[in-house]
Parts: sequence; structure tokens; C-alpha cells
Amino acid sequence: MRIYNTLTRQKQEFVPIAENEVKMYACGPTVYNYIHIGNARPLIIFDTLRRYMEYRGMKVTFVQNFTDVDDKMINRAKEENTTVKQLGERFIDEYFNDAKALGVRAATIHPKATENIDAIIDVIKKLEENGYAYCVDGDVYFAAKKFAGYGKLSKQPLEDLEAGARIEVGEKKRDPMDFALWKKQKEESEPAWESPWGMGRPGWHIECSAMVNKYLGETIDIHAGGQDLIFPHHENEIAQSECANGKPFANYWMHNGYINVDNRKMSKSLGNFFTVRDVLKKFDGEVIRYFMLAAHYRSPVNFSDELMEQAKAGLERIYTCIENLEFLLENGEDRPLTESEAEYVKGLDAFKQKFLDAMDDDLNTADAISVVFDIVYAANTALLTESKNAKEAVAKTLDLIREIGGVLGLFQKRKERSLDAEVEELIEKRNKARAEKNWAEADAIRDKLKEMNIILKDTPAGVQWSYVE
RNA sequence: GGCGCCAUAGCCAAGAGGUAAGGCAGAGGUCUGCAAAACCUUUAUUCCCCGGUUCAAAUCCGGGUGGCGCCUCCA
Repeated sequence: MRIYNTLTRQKQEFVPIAENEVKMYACGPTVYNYIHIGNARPLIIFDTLRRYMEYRGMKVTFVQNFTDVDDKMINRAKEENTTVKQLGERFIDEYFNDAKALGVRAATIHPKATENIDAIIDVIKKLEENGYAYCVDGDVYFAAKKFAGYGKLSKQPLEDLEAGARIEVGEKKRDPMDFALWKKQKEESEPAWESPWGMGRPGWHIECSAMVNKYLGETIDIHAGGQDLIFPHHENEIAQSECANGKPFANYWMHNGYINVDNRKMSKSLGNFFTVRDVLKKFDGEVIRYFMLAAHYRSPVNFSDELMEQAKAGLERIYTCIENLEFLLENGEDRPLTESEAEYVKGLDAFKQKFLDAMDDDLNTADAISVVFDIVYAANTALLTESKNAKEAVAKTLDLIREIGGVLGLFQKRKERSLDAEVEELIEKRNKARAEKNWAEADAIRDKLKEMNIILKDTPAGVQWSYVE
């Protein structure tokens, strides 16, 4: 598998440190609000990457943190008249609700900053020992210029960075490029922990370094996140981890592109964001997931209702096919494949290979989805027109769609397969009316069922029904 | 100012030297008692523009134009 590595700005063959084992870390959300659709993109993308690697037989340890203490948390807790702890707990719960709706599995480990203060302090201590950190009146800073590799991820020359850097009022850094590792407690009400530098809390960047180190080790395979984290967050993580451990931090850096609204980056700070929760009121989580995976993860994508409608319609084409195949399977025959069916089944293998090739090429999920449409087309032309198919041909098609879907986190929904007696009776009555060419009654019954959200289709293999919301 | 990304049909979107995938929407048709679904036909002689390299360029190089991002909390 080839992966685009931000560190080298190239697609590279992915070679894990330990054979068939992947250690992967992604920066998770700060839990002071519902996640927005822009947060959803990396969640869905890297969940898909993890699923694919597992599918290819690798053991993936995936760590995604929750930032549950920082300025935003503190401010929000004040506004809501609650504690930082309660705020964090609430939105971590809400995170899992949204993630579930998006088909995003829980990571192997979801560590919280507040539960890893010891590990964080240890890293800062190490940095101090190694001469990269200094304490000024209870605040601890990282001396960026001491690290020769500073800027290697963002490819920013240090001088140019410095020109744009600012020093906030009240900060006591020695150099504009330095950043906080530990922040002194300013008010009683702020959450704080004991440390060698007094009561305080961790800076933002250090928690990721500490958690990677604690849960995955000194060097990991993949570190992932949004492009906006490249600088300064990921740059700082590299500096902290490599200076503490004296070893490379992450071998592959993966960064997803933004979600835009009217071509402008969607972000909490611009206020032009949609929460996942809101979008879920209009569209199924699977539509969101499909939408995200229909474009390459590194390119920017616009978000709008219109685009979501398009995504929904595309997804529906696939589900219609799945439903048709399920119906065909019920009515299929247990018999050997005919020559043309055998030919068709052979073609399925080619589709699978195409899917693997797409995913191997830097997670090209857009191409991977187009393979599903290829399968849909093949099935529609080869199977749908027949009244009796060999069960094997139908089952293999369904299996392949579900297999690919399992990797993409799509196409797993199964419709309820039971009808109540009243509906069964109506369908029976309509069949009778149709046999007698009593079209008026047949249509009346069909309309009535439609009102009950049951849609009937008269197919070569018989009457097929489906339930719609 | 520094660093970087993007531009492919009405819309979305792959393709990254070998002659433009796929989806959505639209139009016409086939099938159907009528529908639905599906299928067929149709929608880019051309990939923002201008040069160059090459037998061959949407793909590589140079120069424009337009849009966006990071450099400050952000996925």
C-alpha cells in the first residue's frame, strides 16, 4: 500500500515497523461542543484506513485522544455554569453518539488528557533534563530553536515562522517560537494538578506526545489529523517527542483536506460550521460517510445540502441493487452456474482486484466506490433481467458488495424482512386483482400500501416490496 | 512577505506520459396493464489560459489567470 506522507511530500510504500502491525495515532476533538462536519472527515477517513489495514490482515492499534482540558474547555464550562470535568464527560458521550451514526468505530484506546497527567509531566521532565524546556514562574516552555528539526513537517524556514509569530500578553517565552508545555494555574477555579513546577495544567501539544509515547511507544507508524494541525500542533509534537526520546516520532504523517462551505474553510472559529448532530436531522449518517468517501481524502470538498442530496441519490442506487439482489436470492435456484453466470462470477474477482488497487493507492476511496457502481451495473445487467438466477451468482455479488462495504463502513444496513399479516393479505389481494386484470383495484391497493410506506415492484421474479421511511 | 494546495461536462468526482472512469441531474427510448427498478441512447475532439519538452501531455517544465489554506485556537 502506498501512502502520501506529508513529511516527504510524496507517496511512499507503507512499511510498518513491525511486520503486519500498525501503530496509529490521530488527534481527537476538544470536547467542549458537538463535533462538526469538518471534524467528521478525519474521523471517517482514518476509521476507513484502519478498517482497510485490518482487512489486509494487519493488527492495528489505533489511539485517538480527547482533549478535555484547555482554554476553550475552561471558558465553555464557565459559560455553561458547569465544571470542566462535567463538560468533558458530556461531550465525550455525545462524540460517541455522533461517531456511531457515522459508522466510526471506537479507537483501540481513547485516552483523555486529564487521565494522563503523570505521563505528560514525565515527558516535560525529560525535556527539561535534555535541555529543551525551561520554566519561568510556573510556566514551562519548549525552546523550539534548540531542536534542529523544527519546521521539517511544515517545511517552514524558522526565520519566516518567526516573522509571523506573536507573543501574547502575559507570556514569558524567551523566544517567539517557543510554546507552552505547562501552564500555571491562574485562578482557583481552573483545573490544576501538582507538578514539579507548581499547580498547573498541560499545554495542548504535549498531551499528544505523552499519549503517543505511553500507549504506542517512542516511534509510531502513522500519525494522522487535519491539514490545519500541521503547524504548529504536529510540528510541536515532533519537537517534543524527538527531543524527549531521541528517536524519530512518526514514520508517516497523513493529513486530510478541509470541508469547505462556499469554498471557505469550515471551522468553529469562522462560525460557518454545521454540527454532525444538525446534519443528522436531515440525512442519515451513512450519507455523510458516503459523501466524505466519494472524494479523495486530501482534496478539499465543499459541503452543502445539494451535494448531500446527490450523495444520497448515489447511495440509494447501490441500496436498491442490494435489495433487488436479496429478493433475487430468496427466489434463486440451487443449481450449478450456467456458462454466462460463471463468466459473470469470474468478473467479480476483477472488481475486487480493482477495489484493492484503488485502496492501495493512498486510500483512493472515490475509485473504490466507483468499483461498487461497476458491480451494481454488472449485476443489474446480468442478474436483474432474469426471473431465476443461480443462488451462487447472486450470493457472491451480495458478498462482494458487503465485503467492500465492510471496509468502507457502508452498505451494511439490512431492511426488516417481515410484513404484518394485514400487508401480506393486501399484497395477496392485489395479486389476485392483477391476475383478473382488475387494474383499478390493483392500483388502489398499491396506493394504499404506499401510504403505509410499502413500495411494490412487479419484477420478472415476482412482486418485490420494500419499506421506505 | 514565507510555505503550500487546487482548477476535468449543468453539478460532484477519479485519472498523474499512451489518446477523458464513475455518480447525480436533464432529454429521448426499451421493458411494464400502468408504475417502480433496471437497461439503451444522449451530455467534455477535450481537462483555466499561453508557451515548451515528447512520436505521444489533462498528466512533465516555464509563465500567466482565478480560487483556497497554513504561518494565531481550529479536523
